[in-house]
Amino acid sequence: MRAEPSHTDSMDRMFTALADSNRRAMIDHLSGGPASMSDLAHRLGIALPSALKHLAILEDGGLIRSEKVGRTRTYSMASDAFGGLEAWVADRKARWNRQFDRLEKFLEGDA
Amino acid sequence: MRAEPSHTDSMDRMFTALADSNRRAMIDHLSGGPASMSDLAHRLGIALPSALKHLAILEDGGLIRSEKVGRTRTYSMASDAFGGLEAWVADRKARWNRQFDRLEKFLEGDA
DNA sequence: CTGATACTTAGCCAAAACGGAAACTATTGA
DNA sequence: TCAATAGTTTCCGTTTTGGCTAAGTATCAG
Repeated sequence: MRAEPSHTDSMDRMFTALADSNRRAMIDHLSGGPASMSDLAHRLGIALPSALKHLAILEDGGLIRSEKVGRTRTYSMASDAFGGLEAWVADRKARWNRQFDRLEKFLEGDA
Repeated sequence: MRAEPSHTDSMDRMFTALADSNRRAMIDHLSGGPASMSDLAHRLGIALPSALKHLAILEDGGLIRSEKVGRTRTYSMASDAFGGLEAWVADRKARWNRQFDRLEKFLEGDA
């Protein structure tokens, strides 16, 4: 089984994307609605190239998506941005809880 | 409001801890039950000092805990290992969904 | 056509991350 | 007490980040 293995490339890209506070701040902004690249860069007080790099990492991690119309690129949350994350957590919680189920069964079974 | 700000130190430590595949593999092992340090190091095929560093980062991120009895240190999942993570996700999903609520209200309200 | 605007690319730098070897400190077991 | 075991600390080398400036490229507004 193991629906969401920890070593998968996509998992790695997702967690790596979330591991920087500027990138999480970008997600905070985008979860309130779409925004352009320069808008996001300005809010964080970082230069455009830095912002671009962060946004590329977030997009690579499947958390956001972007579309370029004319000369401005607009970013927004990906449709299932947190699906992989939630599945990963659910998986580990389930395995951890099974621990206690087994212990419980052992304690009431014999002793 | 904003229950789980993205910039918090504790959030940063948690996400940073999860951003490495070896550390996530350690969580995979520990979610199946407690283990000693050398055990975890051996399973991952890394040296003890490296394992120690990873485990310290996971512990600092609040994901695992450890207890030393005699000369062996045993690691296990923290009681509320994923609480902060789930709260963070819930927060952002809520904000994102409010987007669509507003849009919906706008569309049916006037036009 | 020309200038301003909005992003992109290339290249550079300092700091942090990951990994290991070697040496040191506790415990345990003969 | 001596030797093996299980962690821990130090220190070092390589790679990866995160940030920037400078120099493109592609629209848009006159």
